[in-house]
Amino acid sequence: MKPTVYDIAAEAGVSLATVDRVLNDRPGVRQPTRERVRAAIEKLGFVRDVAAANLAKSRVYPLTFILPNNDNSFMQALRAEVEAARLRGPTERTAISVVTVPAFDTEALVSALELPLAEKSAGIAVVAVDDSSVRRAVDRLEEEGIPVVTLVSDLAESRRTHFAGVDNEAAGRTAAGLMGRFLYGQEGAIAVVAGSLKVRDHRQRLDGFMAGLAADCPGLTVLPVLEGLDEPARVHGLVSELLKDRPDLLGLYSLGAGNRGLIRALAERQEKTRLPVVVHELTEHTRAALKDGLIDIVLNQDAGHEVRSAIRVLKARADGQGVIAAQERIRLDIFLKDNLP
Amino acid sequence: MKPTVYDIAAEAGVSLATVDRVLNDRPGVRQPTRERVRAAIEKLGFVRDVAAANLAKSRVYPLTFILPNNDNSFMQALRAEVEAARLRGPTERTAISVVTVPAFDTEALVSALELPLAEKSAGIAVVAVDDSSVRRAVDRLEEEGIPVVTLVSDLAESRRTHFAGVDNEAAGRTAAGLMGRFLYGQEGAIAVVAGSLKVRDHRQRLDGFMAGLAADCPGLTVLPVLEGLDEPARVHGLVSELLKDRPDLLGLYSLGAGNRGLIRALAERQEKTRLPVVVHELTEHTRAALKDGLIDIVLNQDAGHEVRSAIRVLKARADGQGVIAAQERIRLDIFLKDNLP
DNA sequence: TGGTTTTTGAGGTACGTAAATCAGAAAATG
DNA sequence: CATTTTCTGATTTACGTACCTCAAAAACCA
Repeated sequence: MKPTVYDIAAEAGVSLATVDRVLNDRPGVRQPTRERVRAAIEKLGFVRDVAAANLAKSRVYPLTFILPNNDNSFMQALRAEVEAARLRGPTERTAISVVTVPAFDTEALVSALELPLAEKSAGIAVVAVDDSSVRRAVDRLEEEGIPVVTLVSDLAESRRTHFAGVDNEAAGRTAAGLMGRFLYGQEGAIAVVAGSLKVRDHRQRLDGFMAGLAADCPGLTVLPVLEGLDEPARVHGLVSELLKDRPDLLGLYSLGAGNRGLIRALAERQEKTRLPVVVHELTEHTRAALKDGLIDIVLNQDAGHEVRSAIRVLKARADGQGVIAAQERIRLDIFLKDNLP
Repeated sequence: MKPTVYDIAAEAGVSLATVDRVLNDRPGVRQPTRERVRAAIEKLGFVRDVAAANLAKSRVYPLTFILPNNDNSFMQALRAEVEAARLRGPTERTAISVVTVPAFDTEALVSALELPLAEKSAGIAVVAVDDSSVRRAVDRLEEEGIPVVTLVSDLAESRRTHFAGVDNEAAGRTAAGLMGRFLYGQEGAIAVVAGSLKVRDHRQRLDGFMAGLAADCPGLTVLPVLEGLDEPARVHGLVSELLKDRPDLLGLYSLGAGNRGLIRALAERQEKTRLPVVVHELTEHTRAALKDGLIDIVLNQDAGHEVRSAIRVLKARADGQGVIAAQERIRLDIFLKDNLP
């Protein structure tokens, strides 16, 4: 039988009230008594029944998600997943509020983090913009005891509790590893399309890609990075031109969004020579292009996993509980047309 | 505020006892009254608080895991994960029993499924051997209302509730897709090493691999499959001989266990020509070989995820609850040296 | 109609913990 | 020593549901 608070009280020779005071860090217990209770807890291996405790407290976890208003498929999916989690709230004792802020707007993000709503939360999940003012705002929240989880995009050197997202540098290296193996022994140029190198995840992916290529593929060089601003039309223009100008191109790595434009450009391509293409984020469009053989690999992060993981971590942290680390690692999904879900 | 049983009683104009009888399918309520209560539940959007219900019932989920006594790294890891889950039992209201049976022993497996222990379980997870007698035993349990989840290896055409494992045919196709891209345009032979083609997962991986290769890689042929019985020494012998006899070999796909032997054979290899290698299951050895560049790709299934998913599904089924489908999909992990966890 | 059976209501206890109150004991203070 | 302050114990209520008993009401049958 699992020990209960009654067993602890009996073992320590104190009353239920005292056990409760110790368990919930309430004042009014002398140090020696505290120790006795702690010893009893230790000895009996007592673990508080979180479900019962939450029931007694009528606990709900008010969580705040701060999300950018980006218009690309991935962010849309992310917002949809947060909304789905919000609807599950009653069952999971969460009360999720969503704050949407303009994309890449540091000031707006900081304001959102300073909102009274945020400060009343049991935890905050935020798609971070890597900036010192944001870092300060996050650190302040953590200092006040409000756990912050960065979602999708991390905040370097900050006190945030956890990062629920993929390792973007590893993603870039992986893209390079695949590309290098696809083009084994060949010499020539590869093109990279990014959204904007001002965004941390894109920068990291690029760094990883360059490092991986430099380390393992001496024959391959990278053309100047094209910045498509994650806009399909712009990406289409850039890639069309590229394909026209460089018929000798060996491969293509798109590490940002707006791949709809890239796919269109590929479909319009005249040369029927081989052109390995690696892109990020599985969407309706990239999935279709994968099936059609226009692209070879999609690297993906599962928005649903990220959201659910963020919630689990925040709830656990709010209770001072631990998490199963392996379960909270967000994996880089690698999709070929053969293993699509 | 979330509606409670009291709200339902008030709304339906009946007593708490009647609501309880309806909710828990107890007899003694006339049809019209039942309907009224159901309508009230519907109208107020009542959802039973599972935590409170479990508390009241002092519910524990007695679960049984039936695992083979295979000695390879993957099965060891699987057993370790089940053990870890067993230790988490008190916190998660589960009481996990583990039954170990001789590997590939159909009769032993059927006996285990007929054990009184199994029949008293709230759910059973089993590494299935694909056999009609096993199927019958599983179907019988499902008919008696005991949910069965197949783990790692599925049972075709059976009534099992769920399969917690990867799609092995897709895994084989993926291996072919990668291999084909690595060897683009080349013509020659690829070798396949399996454990035993009597095992369903291995058979499926092979089928997927052959199909993928046939569809996309006209120039590549497959040598007769080597069966290493998942034993490192035997695999070492087979692969050493292969490498000696076929210096023109283009690639190697190992879809079973015992890769320690394969890695040793690769390390001893004399020719320094390129030889792309794809293997299954991330272990201490395959991880090291990946880092050293002896192998290129490791396809993996996460044993921890499989076990935790099986438990979630069984608990949910025991309560007649739904699951988040996307969360329970076991993904095929693709590891290069660049994205190792 | 009377009697039987079925349905319903009322109320209580339990699960394991939180949180509050109040009284009494022990310790610290002057 | 008296007094204040700080601890501790005892007890109660609550959270939302399950499950039990007993009595009352309603429906059914002959």
